[in-house]
Amino acid sequence: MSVSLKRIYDRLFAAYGPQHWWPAHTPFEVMIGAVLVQNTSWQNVRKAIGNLRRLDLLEPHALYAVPPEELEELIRPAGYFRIKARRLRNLLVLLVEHYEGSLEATFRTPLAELREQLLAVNGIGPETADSILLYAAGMPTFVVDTYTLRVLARHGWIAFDADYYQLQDHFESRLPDDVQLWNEYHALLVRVGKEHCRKRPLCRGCPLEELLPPSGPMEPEE
DNA sequence: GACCAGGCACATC
DNA sequence: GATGTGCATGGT
Repeated sequence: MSVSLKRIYDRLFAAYGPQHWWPAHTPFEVMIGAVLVQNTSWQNVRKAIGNLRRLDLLEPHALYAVPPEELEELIRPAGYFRIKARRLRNLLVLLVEHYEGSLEATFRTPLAELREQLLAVNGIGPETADSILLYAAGMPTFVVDTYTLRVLARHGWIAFDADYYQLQDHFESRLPDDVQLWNEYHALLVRVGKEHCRKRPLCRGCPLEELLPPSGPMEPEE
């Protein structure tokens, strides 16, 4: 419990180095990817984004003009393709009808206000909104995901039933307000989560193994 | 064939 | 307010 977040970060960074997040060419691509990756592996999302890129659709007005069924087919490899087509559409309505398709204008909006607008879009929840704010807009907000909870809870650093905002505050209140640090920290947590902290913990060789409680990884309930 | 993946909205109690 | 369920493809 007394392990500092900075020490955890340093171990992860020493083990893995920079993660170069978000894996995308442009801020718009980050936004699209943030929706497509919901409960889905990035590998599948890449195929879908590849389809959009091939047709030069990675731009707000162009994607806005694509008919619903066509969009569904293009993003099919990302899974949940019908619902995600609608979610993308909802996001595009905000961008095109409120900001005239200008991300520059969109990102001039103050953080708290833009966050509200994103959360008001049906299909965008806290993680998707924060991913867009941090990785597309470069705004200081800490992104929380399932790996964040798993990694911290398994080590006994936070309760398994902590909600999104408790986790977010846990980081934001204990770390310097540094966009680059928060960018890298979240990416590193995903990395260590993928390699060692899936539904079944694989703690052997994990950079955080020495920080585990003596009894081993914690489990939910009890 | 089961299990999992960088969530979210909605129904029901 | 808490808990359960649908959404779907593709890799291991």
